[in-house]
Amino acid sequence: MPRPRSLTTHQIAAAALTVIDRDGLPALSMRTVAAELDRRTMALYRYVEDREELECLVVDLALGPVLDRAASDRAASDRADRPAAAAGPRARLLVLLELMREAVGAHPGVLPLAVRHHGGCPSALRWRERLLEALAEAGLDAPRRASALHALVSYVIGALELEHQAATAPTVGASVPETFPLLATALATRAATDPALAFTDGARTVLDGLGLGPGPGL
Amino acid sequence: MPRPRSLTTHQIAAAALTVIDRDGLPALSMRTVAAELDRRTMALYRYVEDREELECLVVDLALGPVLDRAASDRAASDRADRPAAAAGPRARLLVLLELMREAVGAHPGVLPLAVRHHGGCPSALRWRERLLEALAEAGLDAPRRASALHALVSYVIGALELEHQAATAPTVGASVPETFPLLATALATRAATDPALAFTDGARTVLDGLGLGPGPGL
DNA sequence: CCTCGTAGGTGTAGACCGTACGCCTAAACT
DNA sequence: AGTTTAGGCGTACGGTCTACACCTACGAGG
Repeated sequence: MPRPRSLTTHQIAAAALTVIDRDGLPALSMRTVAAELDRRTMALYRYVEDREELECLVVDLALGPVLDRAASDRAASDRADRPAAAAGPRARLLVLLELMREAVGAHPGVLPLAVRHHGGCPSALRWRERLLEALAEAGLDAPRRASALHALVSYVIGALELEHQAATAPTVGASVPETFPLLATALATRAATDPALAFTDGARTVLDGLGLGPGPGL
Repeated sequence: MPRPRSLTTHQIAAAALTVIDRDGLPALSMRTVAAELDRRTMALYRYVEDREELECLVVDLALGPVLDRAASDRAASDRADRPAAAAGPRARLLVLLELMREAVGAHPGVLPLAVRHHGGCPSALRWRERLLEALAEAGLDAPRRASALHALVSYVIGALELEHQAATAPTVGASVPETFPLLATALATRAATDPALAFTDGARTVLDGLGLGPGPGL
C-alpha cells in the first residue's frame, strides 16, 4: 500500500564503500554517500538510523567475502576439490584468519570501522563462530575455546591495525635510530618483509601457543 | 627578549587528559581543553600544531607511567627487592605487557588515541624498545625479535581494543544465542572472566608460541 | 625610566560535519 | 478515483577544526 522504497541498505552500503575506496575514510559522510546515490542528504535517514548504523552496514558488506569464500572452501572440501582447506583444524583456522586479512585489505579504509563495529556486525560474528567451530574440532573444550578465541581475535585486530598504520603513516621513524637501536633494526626488518608473510607468521605463533601444533596438513 | 610562554605542553596534555577522564573521549576538543585551562580556543595553537599533535601529547602523558614503573621495577630488581620482576625474560615481558594494560586502564578513554598514535609517541617507542631488550636477553636474534615484537604488539593492541569495547558496548549480543551457539557460550565465558586474567592468559599464549616456555621465574 | 620588538592571546569567520523537524508528493491498495 | 503511507527534500541549529589578522603584555636594550 505505501510507496515502495527506491533504495536498499545494500545499495547505500555499496555507495559508502565506493566513497571510502575512492576518497578515503575521512571523506565518508552522510552528504558524500547521498551524493554518490544522487540523493539529498536527509534521504538516507529513511533507511539508516544514524551514521553509526551506516558504518555498520559498510563493515558488513566489506566483510561479506570472508564468509562467502569460507563457505565455498568448505563446499569445495566436501567435494575434495580443495583438500588443503580441510586438512585440519589448524589449517582451517589459518585460512579463516587470512581470509579476514584479505577482506580488510581489499578495502583498507574500512579497517577503523571494522575494528569499531566488529562486535555488532553479523559478518564478523559469523566469522567468529567459524573460528570456534574449528577450535571445537581441534578438541578444545568451552573454556579453552573462549580463551583461544580471545587470543586469536586480539591478534588479528592488532595486526591489521599495525599494518594499516604502517601503510598510512607519515614516516614517523626519523628520530628512532639513535635512541632506540633495537627498535630501529626491528622496524627495518619489518619494512622489508611482505606484510602477508608477517601476518601469517604471527598467526602461526599464536596457534602454536594455543597448543595447536603443526599438524599433518601444514 | 620575547614575552615568556605562560603554558607548557605538559599542562596542555594534562588538561586534555582531565577532560577525557571526566567527560569521555568524545568531549575532547580544542574548545574544551582551552576552557579547562581558562584560555580561549586559539591560544592552544601557539603550543600545538593541530589536534593530531595534542592527541599525541595526551597519549605520551598517559603512557608515561609504563616506563616509570618499568624503570623502578628494574631498579628494585637490582636491589633484589622484587626478584620476580627480574626472574627472567619471560617474566619481564609479561610485566611489560601488563604495565601497558594498566596504564591504558587508568585512562580508558585514551585507548583509541593510544592505538592511533602508538607509532609516533616517544613513550610507546620506549616501551617497544624495552620489549626488544627482553627478547634479546631471551636469546632471540634480530629477525626473530622483529617477528616476536610484531606478534606481541599486535596482541596487546587487539586485546586492549576488545576490552575497551566490551566495557563501552551497548550490549550488542541480543540475537547471538540462537544463531551462533558456540559464540554465545564463548561470550558468556568471557563476560564471567576477570579482564586482567584474560589479558594475561592471552599474553602467556603468545609467549608460549614464541618458544619462551614457562621458565623458573613464573 | 622609557621605548621597542617579539611573541602570546583573541575575535572573526569559513568550511565542514550530523541530524531534528516539517513540508510536499508519488505510488499502490481499496 | 480516493486515500493513505512513506519517500524525498529544504531548512536550520549546534558542533567541529583552524586560517588569518589584530591587539597587547612583557622583558631587554638604551
